[in-house]
Amino acid sequence: MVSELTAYTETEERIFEAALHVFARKGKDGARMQEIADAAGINKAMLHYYFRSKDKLYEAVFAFVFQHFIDTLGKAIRDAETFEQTLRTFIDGYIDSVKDNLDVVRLMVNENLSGAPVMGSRIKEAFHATELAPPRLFVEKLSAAIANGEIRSVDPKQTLLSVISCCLFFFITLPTVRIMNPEAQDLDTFIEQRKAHIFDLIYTGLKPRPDAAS
Amino acid sequence: MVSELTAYTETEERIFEAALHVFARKGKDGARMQEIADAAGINKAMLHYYFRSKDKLYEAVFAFVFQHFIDTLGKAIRDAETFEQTLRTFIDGYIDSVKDNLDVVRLMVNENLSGAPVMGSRIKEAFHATELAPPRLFVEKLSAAIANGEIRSVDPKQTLLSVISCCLFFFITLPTVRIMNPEAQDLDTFIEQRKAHIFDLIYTGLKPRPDAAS
DNA sequence: TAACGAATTAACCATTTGGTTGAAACATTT
DNA sequence: AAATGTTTCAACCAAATGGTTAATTCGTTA
Repeated sequence: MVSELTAYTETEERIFEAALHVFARKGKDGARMQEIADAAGINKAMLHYYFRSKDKLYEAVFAFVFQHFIDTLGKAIRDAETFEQTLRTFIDGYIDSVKDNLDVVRLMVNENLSGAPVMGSRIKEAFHATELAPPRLFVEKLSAAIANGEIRSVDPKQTLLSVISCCLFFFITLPTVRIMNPEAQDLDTFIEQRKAHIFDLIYTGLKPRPDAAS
Repeated sequence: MVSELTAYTETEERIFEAALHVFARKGKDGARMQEIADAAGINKAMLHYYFRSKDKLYEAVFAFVFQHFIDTLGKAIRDAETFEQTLRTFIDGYIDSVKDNLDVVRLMVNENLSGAPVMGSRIKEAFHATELAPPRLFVEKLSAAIANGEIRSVDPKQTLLSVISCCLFFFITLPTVRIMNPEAQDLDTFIEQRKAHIFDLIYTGLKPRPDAAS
């Protein structure tokens, strides 16, 4: 589901997929090599045969996940005439991608919760190297829309953060959301409601106010 | 910082505080009893003397944190004339509370990431018992504001979820936010900007649209 | 089909981990 | 100050954990 992109053997892919799944739920320290092996349906020694150590395995998984996360953000920003279209396709596309790759987000969150040591030490360069491409793209589109008057003047970075917050938070806290929102039991329906709400709330929040000075 | 409310001895409080800190970062499985003991500056045997087992310690910490989380939500909804005031004081108060109790949020997120087994099995009753008091309060205020025309017709639960998303997500992903937002190095300043932005974006998004049919 | 390297496994090892214990330190009461 | 109960700790233990190894199976090629 996540691994078509990797150029690994079948066994490696199964390990990778299983490792992502376990790391995403338990974090690096909480994950057990045996559990990963079981989830992959292979012998524990295979993990070390292919990835040497738990640290190396985690780093491989995280590096991939991080790239996937950035790519997902990038792909969600598609060409569109208006910012309204940009925002709508971004929210729809981003939520759809995340829905099919929940473990990716979970792992990223886990990294952040434990202080993001791997992200910090390994990825910072790669991240700055691409000059934050996808976030910058969104911010640029937003700035352009402000300039041409389609939306009112807001802080683009804060706005991007709010959009991402609205798209991701409910996935992260899904068990709680399900308890508080019984209608969220049917996830697909809830997701469609959520998409519509987020766009409606934020786009309305961004449109120029008639009562403000033009 | 979190513990004034607990009626524990000084040693118990130190254990409690340290356990929260470690559990919040590493999750239940990732946390090490020795690390908790070190953080509390006591002998490891004390943990078992006071809390019997890791499971019991975690459950005690989680139960407290969950209550604290609900209370924080509740306290952030203060009496106000207009929904505008309600929203503003909610965002300000909630973010301020969370800022001083980051580990509380981190632990809750960790629980959700690992499928929320403790929350699910232990707290569900208590949660339903209070009839979701704080969330319901906010939803009721919002519904009232819709009824009296102060804001337009939106899904109250979805809106509450969006507000909470915006208030919490950046705390959860602080390391990433710091990398992408260099100006977030000064956290207090960034938080003030964030408060203002969230209120502005969401309240504008909620106000009646002049172009819509009244 | 013999030979050879890659993939796979069961059994094993050293260390770490959650948890226990018995004695020592401390406080409290008589 | 003797007796009593509580708090603290170093040392210990069995189980779990990350990691290794030596032998075996499998696929390929000569």
